[in-house]
Amino acid sequence: MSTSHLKEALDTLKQTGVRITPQRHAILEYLINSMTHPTADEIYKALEGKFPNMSVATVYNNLRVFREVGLVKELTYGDSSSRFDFTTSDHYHAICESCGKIVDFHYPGLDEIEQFASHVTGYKVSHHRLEIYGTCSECSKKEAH
Amino acid sequence: MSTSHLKEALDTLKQTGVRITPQRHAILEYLINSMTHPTADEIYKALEGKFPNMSVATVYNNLRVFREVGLVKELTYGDSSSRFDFTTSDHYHAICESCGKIVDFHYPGLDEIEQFASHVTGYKVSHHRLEIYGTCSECSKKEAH
DNA sequence: TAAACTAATTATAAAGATTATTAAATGATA
DNA sequence: TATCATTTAATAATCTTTATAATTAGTTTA
Repeated sequence: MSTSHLKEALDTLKQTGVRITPQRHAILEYLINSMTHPTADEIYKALEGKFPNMSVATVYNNLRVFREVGLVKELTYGDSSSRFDFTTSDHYHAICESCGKIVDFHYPGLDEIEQFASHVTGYKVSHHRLEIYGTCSECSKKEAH
Repeated sequence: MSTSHLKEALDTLKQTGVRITPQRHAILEYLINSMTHPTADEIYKALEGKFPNMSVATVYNNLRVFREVGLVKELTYGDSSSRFDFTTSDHYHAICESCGKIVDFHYPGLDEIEQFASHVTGYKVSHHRLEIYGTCSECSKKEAH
């Protein structure tokens, strides 16, 4: 499952003429396997063991490259640093306001709102962004105590 | 219209026991009158004339205070700095990817998605966030040339 | 395979936004 | 007015991200 994602991603890079370096391979692999939507720093720290002298700039550079190619989405929430999400299919995020956990979920047919907004604002709409905020079940349980 | 907003806001502050200083008054007033969802720095620059020796920290501090009281919402988009929005009624934002202009629009009945998400993820949902991205009519015209 | 060229990485510095700190000033209250 | 808590201003510090320049690695071509 995730290995095929990785394979596809590497193919995409090849086709776009982006070199597949060990660092890029590792960052992609980490992004695909981690379900946590990590920050650049988290990726950096996670790969420190494998690449003792990789620089943070490399992480940022490659995340930018991935984003430009469309492999990765950059998510900005209220907190200080961006989070990065390997783009599989279109989905939305539910964010726990207590522990920060992010869960993906699908919800079809929100295109009509794009049409509506386009009509009301006069904007030529390219895409939209939607997030749900709340408390995850674990944190709800903890609060109950 | 906007004066009543200001009055209400000042009342809220009074009730919460937050002092109404000239700086706070000015920041609130600016936020209410400006339709531009300014950054902290823009607010700072706009009020430099009135308060020649106000510090940026004051702007940040008070925006935090306003946010905690619920008068102001902090918006984080892809760009580096947060934008601040006086919370009137619930509305969504349409953002121009070319010039950055933000337009408000209303869209009723998106509560069902909260219920759906709650059901799928197990989250206790508190609120959601939705944005539309695209090109505003001015920029569309410019591009046409 | 070696030489030449291009791209990527590293290390470091720099920029920009936000927060923390502390002393001085202000406003509320008795 | 005196007192006390809050707020401001000035500044430093922190944190995230980007820019720069030198080195390294990868690719291509002869």
